[in-house]
Amino acid sequence: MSVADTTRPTGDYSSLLKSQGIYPTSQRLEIAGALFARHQHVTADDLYSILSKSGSDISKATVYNTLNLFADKGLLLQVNLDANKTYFDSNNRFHHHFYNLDTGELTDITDDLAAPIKAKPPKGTQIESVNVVIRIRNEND
Amino acid sequence: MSVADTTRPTGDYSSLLKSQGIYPTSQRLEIAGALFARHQHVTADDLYSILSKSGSDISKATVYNTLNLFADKGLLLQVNLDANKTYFDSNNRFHHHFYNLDTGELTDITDDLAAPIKAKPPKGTQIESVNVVIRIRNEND
DNA sequence: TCTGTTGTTAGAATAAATCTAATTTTAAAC
DNA sequence: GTTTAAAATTAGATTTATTCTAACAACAGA
Repeated sequence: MSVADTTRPTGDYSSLLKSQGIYPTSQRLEIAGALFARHQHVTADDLYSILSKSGSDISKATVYNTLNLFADKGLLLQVNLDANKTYFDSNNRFHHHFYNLDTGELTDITDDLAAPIKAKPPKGTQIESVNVVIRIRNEND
Repeated sequence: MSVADTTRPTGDYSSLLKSQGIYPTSQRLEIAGALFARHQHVTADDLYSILSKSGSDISKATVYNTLNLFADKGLLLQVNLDANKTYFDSNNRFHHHFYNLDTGELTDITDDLAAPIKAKPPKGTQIESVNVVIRIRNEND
């Protein structure tokens, strides 16, 4: 992965976006500011709410467009847990997830599982991403 | 995993369902017949089409209910790739998947990746399932 | 300042999945 | 065989995340 780490207390998102060939419009910078301030897992709707509450009037369509754009460019990781919801992870470093079925909580796996996962892809294809989700439950039933 | 292998050329689905505490109604037997005849990946809608074309008049609601029931009981594996679609895998033996982003094709990974994946779950939780999806692309861009 | 491209937007459209409430089927009791 | 209560099935409505559409705005380069 040749994409720079996204999380940056500096708030210099303009150069981050440009480094991935993304034109830094005001909406994109505002969204980057909300996303990359810290490691977090958000849905498009979560992010739209966060922005709205802080006085922004960015449209929901732009939130979707931007999240998909950032994910395409490697600034975000996309996590599919259920049908009907896509989570975006502002930590773009290769890692995996625990998903608590009881609480809905999504947490990063810090252990390095990457090395052992080396299945050979079918002929004529190359690996784009590897995604591990470990579903967990609270121990009391 | 204490659930029996689902794939069975015999077609004795009644005992298979009963072994998991599932009452074998005619609809459930018909659905089991369509599902477990071979290893396959289907969406609820796929399965509804297959059944309809072969003369069945099982409702879509029952297809959804039954797929979720079978998955809950361990007869099916659930695979989440995109938002907006849930795939069900009639091969219920622990395994993982290649997902071809170019063709949409979903194929089983026969290599054993399971052993190396042993992240410790957070305190008070236990692992319910481990899911690896390797997204691939065709080599020509 | 023009011009073509790219980005943004509100609201409509899409589509998967669930919900609702009525009907049917079933198992157990009589 | 009837009756009864619980479980399953059903059509259609509803929900909800996401994408689409088509109009408008912002921008870079000439």
